[in-house]
Amino acid sequence: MSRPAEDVDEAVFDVVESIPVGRVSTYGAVGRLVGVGPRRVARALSQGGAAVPWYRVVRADGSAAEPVRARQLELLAAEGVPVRRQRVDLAAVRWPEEP
DNA sequence: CGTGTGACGTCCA
DNA sequence: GTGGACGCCACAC
Repeated sequence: MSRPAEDVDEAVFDVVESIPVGRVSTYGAVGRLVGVGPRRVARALSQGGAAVPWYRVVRADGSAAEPVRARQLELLAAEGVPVRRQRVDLAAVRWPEEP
């Protein structure tokens, strides 16, 4: 039961757009909500991420992706997201909240 | 059709 | 905390 690639991208973008301001999610978390692997999420953002707040998606450990590392941390800090030595404090801003 | 690569994640030393 | 191995999925060659 697979959906067209466009639908997957749409679902990914939809979830990313629904991340509240000041909050941050991860590739894995988004992937689980959409029903795809984290690499599929990264792939979707790398091509069409310009239309969504891609910078609110970071790695599972709170670090940012290499190609956009500085840029992403800067944007997050500008939104009031607590960043500690190039890493987002996921314990404080992770979304959705996963116990 | 095998191989390499990438905005990832989990496990283990 | 750091680093290596493996798994995963989609895609270019």
